[in-house]
Amino acid sequence: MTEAPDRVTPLIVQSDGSLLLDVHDPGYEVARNDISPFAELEKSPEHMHTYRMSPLSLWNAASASFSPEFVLETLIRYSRFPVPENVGFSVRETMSRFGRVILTEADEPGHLILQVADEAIRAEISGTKSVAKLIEPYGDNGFLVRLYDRGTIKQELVKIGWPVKDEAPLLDGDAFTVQLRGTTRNGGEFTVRDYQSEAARAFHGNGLPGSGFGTVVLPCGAGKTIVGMAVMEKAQTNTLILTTNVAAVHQWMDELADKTEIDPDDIGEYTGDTKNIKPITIATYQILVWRADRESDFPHFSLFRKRKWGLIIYDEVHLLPAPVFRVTAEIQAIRRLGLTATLVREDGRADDVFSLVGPKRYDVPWKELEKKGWIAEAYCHEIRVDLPADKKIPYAVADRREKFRIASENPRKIEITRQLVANHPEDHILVIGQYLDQLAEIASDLDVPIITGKTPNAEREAIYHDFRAGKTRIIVVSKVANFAIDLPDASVAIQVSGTFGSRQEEAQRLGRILRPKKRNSTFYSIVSRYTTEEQFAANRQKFLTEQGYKYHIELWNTE
DNA sequence: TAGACAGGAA
DNA sequence: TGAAATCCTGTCTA
Repeated sequence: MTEAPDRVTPLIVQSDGSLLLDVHDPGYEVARNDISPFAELEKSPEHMHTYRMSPLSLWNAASASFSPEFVLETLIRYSRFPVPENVGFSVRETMSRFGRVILTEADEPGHLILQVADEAIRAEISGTKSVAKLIEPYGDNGFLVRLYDRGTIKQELVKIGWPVKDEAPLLDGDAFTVQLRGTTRNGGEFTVRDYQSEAARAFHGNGLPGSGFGTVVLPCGAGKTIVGMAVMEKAQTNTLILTTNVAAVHQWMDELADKTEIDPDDIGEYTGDTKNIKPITIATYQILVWRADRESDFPHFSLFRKRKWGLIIYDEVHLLPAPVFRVTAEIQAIRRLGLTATLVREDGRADDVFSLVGPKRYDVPWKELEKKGWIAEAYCHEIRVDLPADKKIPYAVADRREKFRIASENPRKIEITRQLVANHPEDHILVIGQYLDQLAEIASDLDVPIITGKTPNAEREAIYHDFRAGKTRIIVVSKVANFAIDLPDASVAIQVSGTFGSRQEEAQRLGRILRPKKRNSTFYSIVSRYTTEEQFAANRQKFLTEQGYKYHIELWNTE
């Protein structure tokens, strides 16, 4: 068999639907970009990454109008070996399931029609208890569904492998004028980038049935807020924006005041501090899910009905709390936009995001963002270091949680931090860690300021100010780094201890630090060799790869 | 009436 | 698997 000499074959397609991608192959990056619309990353150790084509990832692709032929051609193009026959079959079979069950408008008031042309599928649906109780036979090829059950039926049907294409009409909220400015309020330049307006267009889909709800996936630092504003400009309606914390609420408010013509008086904050409901209202998830005790209901859910919202924006939709899904199921007639850097949820409720917020409408290949300089190019190094001799016995006899702590607080990490800092004499550096004792020790070793959750705001501000002004070049920060939106830019981050925690946590942390900027960023993570700490390193590697970062593992000897 | 602080939640 | 952070409400103080 002869092949064109420039053909790259970084991919191995296996019959179980997993895809192995060879990181060292010259075709790695293009292949990664091309498979990402329909496959999600599962594991990313140093040489060979595993992606998986799941039903959900294929349905997301199908709903974004990718055909099974496109998927298979992409696999064949990069595949080192012939693509197993059954993979072709199952990709076609899975993707063809999307669009076989359609929700449309009904003449009956208060109802919708579930159209199912295929008799076998109809039988399967009416034979499933959880679904059957929500529907009544209607006409020759459909069922009647109560408007109220619009969300629930979609959730239940996706569980049995029939993702619903929702073409029922959406309600218009009360009109409200939203207009983007060409400049920022203080005269700076501001334009919506190509991919941001494309994302907004993909979301609205020219107003055709089946559009006007869904999720936009963009990497950290790519300007998701602007996408939200571009969507608002097209929707021209009362908008409710939900975010993860108060700082994000304020950031949205500032951005809206800065980059749109909206009167700041029409922008309301709905948090523990302030409860204003305005045409544009921004709230936290936490206030929504607050309740006096486990038995009572959620008093702030009424926010959803306080106005005739025409658009709801779910910021960081991968963190949307479970109870909010419940309300979202009840308000399926409202336009809604999910914004996120990753659709993967640690609690496995990704299918609820698909059913209730909507499928993925848009994502951008990192390569393009990187090429155009919209996101920083970052180099990640994982440094593995042995435990010192006197810690090896205590480590061996410790129980699991003590083991993790001993590994995390490996004193050799201090020496390494000192060396890394010395290697970057020009950079602004953040040292990030998990344990306050360890951080305090490092801060005093380097003789630099430290910020923890207990640091009062005024003091934080002062430290930030010195850092921005260049008076301080290094700051040690605790987990506040995950939440502090106002954390200044740095070009080097050194992580001395991490959590068992989720990729999302990592996302917050890294995303805040590796913001787009002129020079490249470097991220170091120091891990104790041969310890349980290496396990969480695997999780982080997956995240880094998901975010399009390259990383490199090295062993350091400090003796 | 604003703030500081304690306590529960997830 | 655990530690540390946030957010929200309610209460107390000046």
